[in-house]
Amino acid sequence: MVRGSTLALRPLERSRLYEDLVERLGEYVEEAKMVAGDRFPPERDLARQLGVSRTSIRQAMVVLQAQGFVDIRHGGGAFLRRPRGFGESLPRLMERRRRLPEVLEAREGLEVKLATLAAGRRTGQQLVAMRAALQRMRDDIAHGGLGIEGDRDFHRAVAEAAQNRVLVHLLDEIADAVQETRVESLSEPGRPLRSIDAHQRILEAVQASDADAAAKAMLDHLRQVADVSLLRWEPPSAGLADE
Amino acid sequence: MVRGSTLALRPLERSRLYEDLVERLGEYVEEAKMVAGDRFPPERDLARQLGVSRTSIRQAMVVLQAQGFVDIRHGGGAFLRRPRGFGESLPRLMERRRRLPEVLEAREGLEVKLATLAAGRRTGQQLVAMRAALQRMRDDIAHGGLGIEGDRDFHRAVAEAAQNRVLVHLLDEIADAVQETRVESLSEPGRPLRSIDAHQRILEAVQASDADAAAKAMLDHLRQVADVSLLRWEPPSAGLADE
DNA sequence: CGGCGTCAATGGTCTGACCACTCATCCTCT
DNA sequence: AGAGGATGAGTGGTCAGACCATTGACGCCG
Repeated sequence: MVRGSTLALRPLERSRLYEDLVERLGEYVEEAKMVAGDRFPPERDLARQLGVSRTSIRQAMVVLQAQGFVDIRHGGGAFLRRPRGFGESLPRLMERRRRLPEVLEAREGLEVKLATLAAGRRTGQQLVAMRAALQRMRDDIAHGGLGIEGDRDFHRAVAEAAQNRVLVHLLDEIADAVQETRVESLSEPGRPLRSIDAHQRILEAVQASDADAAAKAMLDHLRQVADVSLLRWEPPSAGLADE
Repeated sequence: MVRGSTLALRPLERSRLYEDLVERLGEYVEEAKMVAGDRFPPERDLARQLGVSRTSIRQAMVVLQAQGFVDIRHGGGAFLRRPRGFGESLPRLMERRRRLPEVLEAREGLEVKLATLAAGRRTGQQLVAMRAALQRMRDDIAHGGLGIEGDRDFHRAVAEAAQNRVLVHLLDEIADAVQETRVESLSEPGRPLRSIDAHQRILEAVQASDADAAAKAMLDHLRQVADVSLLRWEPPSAGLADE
């Protein structure tokens, strides 16, 4: 049940070939000093030089295309779109726990805005969803649980109420890391009760269509969450070497 | 040179097969009422039933894996991770211009936070970068340009100064749409000059390490940008049917 | 009954082929 | 000579089939 306890004995994931190739292509971009608009060598050449099949090259390229880093034109070639952060997918970026403080900050940026918008746009139905999530949290905690699901649903409901799919999408992208912080925070003694109050204040502000109050309530809540997890994981020295 | 002027005669891009397959798989997830954790049919079955090669199925799966929607285990199968927004990549979500108001709101959430953080963390070198970008903007405008590159570089410099790669990554994901709003805004008569002032205020606040002032300056600036583009593109009726 | 080997199922990669599209080149007709 | 079209090499898109690597359940054997 306890998952991360034996950190050294975790199942050691073998990387897929196309992931390595994405990395290699990133190195190539740097070495060749490619800039936006430059063309990559043909797939056949890359395959030969890297000693892999064209199939694998194509998988890597397709992923890079989906991530918006390259632009592939049938019959034309593959072109670089964004040299910055080439091949650095967000899940990959966040797989190290020391990124969690950054995740908390990103969450503040996104969710405070979402709360502000929600206060101005929420429908009655969305208020019902928020109340239901909060109640679910209360029930779970009353029965000795941590209220994790209710907490997640509540924030989800606020996001829905903001009626901005771009923001929701961005929040979804860091959802996994956010979930980690959620669990960590609610595992703190006495924290679930206080969390209920914080959510209650957010709900009231959104219900009252008070955008500023909603933003403040959300910010206070997230600071409370960060208070624990942040200080535990990150020595406050920022800006050091990264890779 | 003028790119988007003949909207009807744009080069009509044929969709790639794997993109269609991603969509089909999304439909399958709904029809089969799959929930997180459910397993997909084997690649060979999917290929046969959809009448395509396994290669193409794999490309679709690899993309979905990179986007975090599925979890593929060698020898085990492919499992659903997030049913919500399945296969809905951000570029695809934003390719319709009516999403631009949402992009502006997302930009506010991200960049206001970035400005706040930048005020607290910026190094001398990053201040230099901000000043250089602003100067580049001034020079370009003095010579009759719109200062687009300088504007972009300035916001980039602020983001760098915030020293939060997660936030920067999220901002990068909407970079293309942001660029559209930038061009549109700076094309407004008299706007470049006012934009310089707005950037100047942001720079001063960040330089003074005044987080609140930086946030306010950035928000004012973005509101100014939105003032034009927002009202032009979006009839203010939100929450209507989408697809 | 429990541990362990076996093997079918399933994803991972490779090969070679052919199709579709692009673009520069050259040829033809005016 | 110039405009237009035909041609062909280059390059991405897809396919079929094969084989390897890993998983997980089943059943054998102690």
